[in-house]
Amino acid sequence: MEYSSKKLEKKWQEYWAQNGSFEPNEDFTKAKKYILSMFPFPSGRLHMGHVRNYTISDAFARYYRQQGFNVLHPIGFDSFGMPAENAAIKNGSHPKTWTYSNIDYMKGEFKSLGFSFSKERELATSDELYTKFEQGFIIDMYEKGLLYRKKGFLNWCPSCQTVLANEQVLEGSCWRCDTNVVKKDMNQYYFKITQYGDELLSDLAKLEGGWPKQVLTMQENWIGKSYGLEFKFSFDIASRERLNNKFDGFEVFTTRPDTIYGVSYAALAPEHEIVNYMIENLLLDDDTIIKIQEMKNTSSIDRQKEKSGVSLNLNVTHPLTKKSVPIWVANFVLMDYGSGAVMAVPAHDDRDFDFAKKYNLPINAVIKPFNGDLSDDKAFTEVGELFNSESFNGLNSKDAQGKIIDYFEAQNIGTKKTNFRLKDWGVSRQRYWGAPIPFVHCDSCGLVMEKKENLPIALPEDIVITGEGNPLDKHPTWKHCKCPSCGKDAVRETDTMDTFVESSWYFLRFCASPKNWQDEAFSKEQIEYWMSVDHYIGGIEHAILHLLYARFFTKVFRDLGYISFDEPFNKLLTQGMVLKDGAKMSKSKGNTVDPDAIIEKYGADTARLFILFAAPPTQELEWNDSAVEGAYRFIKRFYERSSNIVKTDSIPQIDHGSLSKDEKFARKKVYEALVRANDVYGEKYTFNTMIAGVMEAMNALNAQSNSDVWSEGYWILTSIMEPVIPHVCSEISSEYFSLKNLTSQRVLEEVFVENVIILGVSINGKARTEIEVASDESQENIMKIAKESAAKWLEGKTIVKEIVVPKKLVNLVIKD
RNA sequence: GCGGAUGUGGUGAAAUGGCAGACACGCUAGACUUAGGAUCUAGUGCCGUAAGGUGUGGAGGUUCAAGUCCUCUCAUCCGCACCA
Repeated sequence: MEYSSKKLEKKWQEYWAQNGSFEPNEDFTKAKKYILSMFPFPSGRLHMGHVRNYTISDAFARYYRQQGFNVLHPIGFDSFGMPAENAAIKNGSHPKTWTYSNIDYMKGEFKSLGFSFSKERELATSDELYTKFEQGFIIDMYEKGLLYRKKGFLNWCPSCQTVLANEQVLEGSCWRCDTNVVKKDMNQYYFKITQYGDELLSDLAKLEGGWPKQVLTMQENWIGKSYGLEFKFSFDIASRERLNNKFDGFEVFTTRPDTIYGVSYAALAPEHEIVNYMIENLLLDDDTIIKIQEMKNTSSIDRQKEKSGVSLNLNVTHPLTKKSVPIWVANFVLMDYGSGAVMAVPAHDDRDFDFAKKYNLPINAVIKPFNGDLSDDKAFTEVGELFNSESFNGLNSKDAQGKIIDYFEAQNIGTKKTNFRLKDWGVSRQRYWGAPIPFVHCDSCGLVMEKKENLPIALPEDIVITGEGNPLDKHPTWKHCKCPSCGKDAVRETDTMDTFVESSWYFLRFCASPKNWQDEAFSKEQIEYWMSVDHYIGGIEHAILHLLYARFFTKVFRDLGYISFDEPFNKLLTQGMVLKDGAKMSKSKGNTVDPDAIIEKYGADTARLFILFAAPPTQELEWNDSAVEGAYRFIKRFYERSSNIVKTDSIPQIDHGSLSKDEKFARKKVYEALVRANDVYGEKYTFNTMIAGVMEAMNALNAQSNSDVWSEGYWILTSIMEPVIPHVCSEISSEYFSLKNLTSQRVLEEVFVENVIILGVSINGKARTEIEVASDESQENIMKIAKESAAKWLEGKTIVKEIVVPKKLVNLVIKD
């Protein structure tokens, strides 16, 4: 029996396709499992990261099917997005053609890897049917006030010619093409995710235990809730007059109200409205205006290099001391956090300190260490004792925070305030290959929603993509339409949606029964049955963006009445990266391994086995060609040694007592592997140790020759391994067991009972020797035997303590 | 700076506080072969001929017993970051 991965894998892939083996059924009384992997972008070919991702989810799905669960294990394609347009620019292909031919190819790859995805539920987010329901949800959200349009400074990627969400700007550069991002003032649509800031934060508690701690922390930091004091600085009379009485002051936010008496200046962001007013009305000299313009035009990265600023020659009054405080513009003040203005306390804040040093501003200390002295050359930012703070002198700075906020509130000059780092989600993109935003601009009615019965607003196919500007805007006819409200000539919105919108609800769409796909996005009954996702598997790179947006959409859909739960993903497993030669596989580094080539050479089972065996799923996986060979050899042996099995339709009944030592040992190893397997799928996810257990069992089986033990061993081992290497296990199982063993297996406790056990003997905690005793031997006798066998180390010593750890070891504590 | 994680053989990695290195890769030797990048057998943490010693980034501590628990510390990786 020669192992041929090609023949055998093709056979089973056809069998599964013909039998619809992986379709969930619609009996909602059955226990269910929803196993989901993050769906791929149809880039053209799967990479090893995908293979790892789907191998893990497939193992879960197959395991739970064996255990009798109704399993939903769907796949789709996150198919809108810029690479399709980039390919269009590069090779003149149409984004749609490019996308769907990639999808076809990748579906073939899924099949050749033996992934047990539901075929009927496959979808692509660029399907018009998907767009239709998504646009419907957008309209719902607009009606709820969760979507709005406003002008603002946006992150603009000059290379992609589009707006980016804050989340898509990494270190000042575009997340896709790495171009330096600039600020641009334009209209944009926003989701009001900040309205859910508190809930997105507090519900993280519900995910504890199910989600990796790291991801929870990342989301927590991203939401960035902080508490503090908000109050108003009022201009003095001279300043007010200089500003033509247009402004009487500005709000600031601080998390350190305890340092209020140390304020020595205040700073505005270069984009602050007061600064803009002064520039527009020429209230500043040319030199100052030039400096401010320079600050505005500097990218956020460069701004971090050195602090700079200019004085505005304005003054405000300190709210408590009534002293005059000068106003500066500073490049480190961010317009989009808080109010775009800060009080500055150089003595107790590193940034304020650097700035004060550079421009020779006063440094007024008001907090001192409990012991020791203040240093002159850096800010003291720790907890200490207040001084120079009038009635608050002597307080612990931590306690002073609340007391000072209370004082401001009592005097009616400030309020306690919660601030979020999270900002509203800008969702419009000036691109072609995305879901059109279903709005119309009408001269009479303004911004009007499209009627739901007109959905989907589909993309035109006859477009020219050059990379310059928005192809939809340039299309000769597409944007011209009638106003849905008054019927007059109007113009369609030509912006399309951020592709993260599609991935924010695809897991709900999968719950819908395909027979109703045309009529509804999903039904509440189906959603209630399948959700939440039991295991969600994907890359850590989505820890913030996708997972936060998906949580947001879930809460919005709940408030729209479509669903009735709070969180979409019960358990999240973030897989580690696939490395080669210590670095992440990437085309630019030239260290990629092509999954198709591995399948061609060794077969899908080998690829799957190696991936699950080489490292636990959450850790990085180092690709190793010779270890892949090793996986292949194991499968080959596993297949060839199956000739030791005697054909049977039920697990052989074995009289354990009558077996030889080797036979007993083999059975023990087999059942140990079974126990391990159940642990792995249940909670630990350490497939590597489960596979090691199976290998040990194989080694033990091979050391004996009882055909019943062989048969029983394979009955169990092929069942355990089917989720990992489904093709070869199905082949063996159908050949010898009529596929009857691919179900949950019972653990026989009798094989773990030993009549003789080996105990380690240690002296002073150091392993010295071993003894063999009857398993029911008395402690007394064990100790006697142990002392005899360790006699040579005990000579001339006194035993001060004797410890027997049942079934493990004996420890003797001695001294001279 | 803040937060999270990880440090164990030549390599990937195992170890409910109980004989560290399971399992695998690699390597060494042998067997079978015309041949071996196939297969099988044996060995393989380090030092040492051996007895033995030593060993989980480092330093302390708790314990009969520590890779595992506690304190400090070093290194690497990841995320966020002028967030007031």
